[in-house]
Amino acid sequence: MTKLQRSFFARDTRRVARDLLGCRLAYDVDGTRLAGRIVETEAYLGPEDPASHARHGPTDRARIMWDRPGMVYVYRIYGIHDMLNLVTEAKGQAGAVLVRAVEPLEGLEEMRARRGVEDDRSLTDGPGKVCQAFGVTLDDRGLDATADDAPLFVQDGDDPPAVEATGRIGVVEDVAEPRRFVDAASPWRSR
DNA sequence: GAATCGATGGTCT
DNA sequence: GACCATCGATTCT
Repeated sequence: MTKLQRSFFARDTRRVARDLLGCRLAYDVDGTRLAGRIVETEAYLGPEDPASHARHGPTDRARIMWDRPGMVYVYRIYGIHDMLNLVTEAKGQAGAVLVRAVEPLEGLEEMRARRGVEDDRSLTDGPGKVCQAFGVTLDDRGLDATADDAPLFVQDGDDPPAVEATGRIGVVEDVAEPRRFVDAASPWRSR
């Protein structure tokens, strides 16, 4: 398994979102590795995408979407939940992929402790849950997931899953093109 | 199983 | 001052 390099993220956001399915998200905290297989993503494009944080140009919050591909973009929604995104497209062009759900693979005990739920099914089957289980917070904004010493990174997968494409979740006025990608067979997809 | 609703704070106009 | 790329508890069918 090899770590995804910057060139992987420096592509069309929809392509990256699709190709991330089946890949392995890893996060090293306190000497422990947490890892999960990505099973659900959403693509958020540049200023032309009405649902993207980039729609109002490079504001303080969204500026990182124009930064180098592979950067970590975390934001808080509804005052409670943090969302993990990976920046895409060449530097200077805005784009990011939201990691919506993973299948937990390593560090299950730590995830259970952080999530405080009994059913493993609800450990990481939603974007807020993924962040809570992994311990990803706003403080992780600006990490470079392609750096050699990055605590958060992605490894390629060996089994590209059957992909289902749908409209994005929670988006009020979405575009016609489907920009949510799900591993059709995974029980860990969000509900 | 589906629908409803409150919690809670960073960000932008 | 309003708006959210959500979750979980509660309240129905």
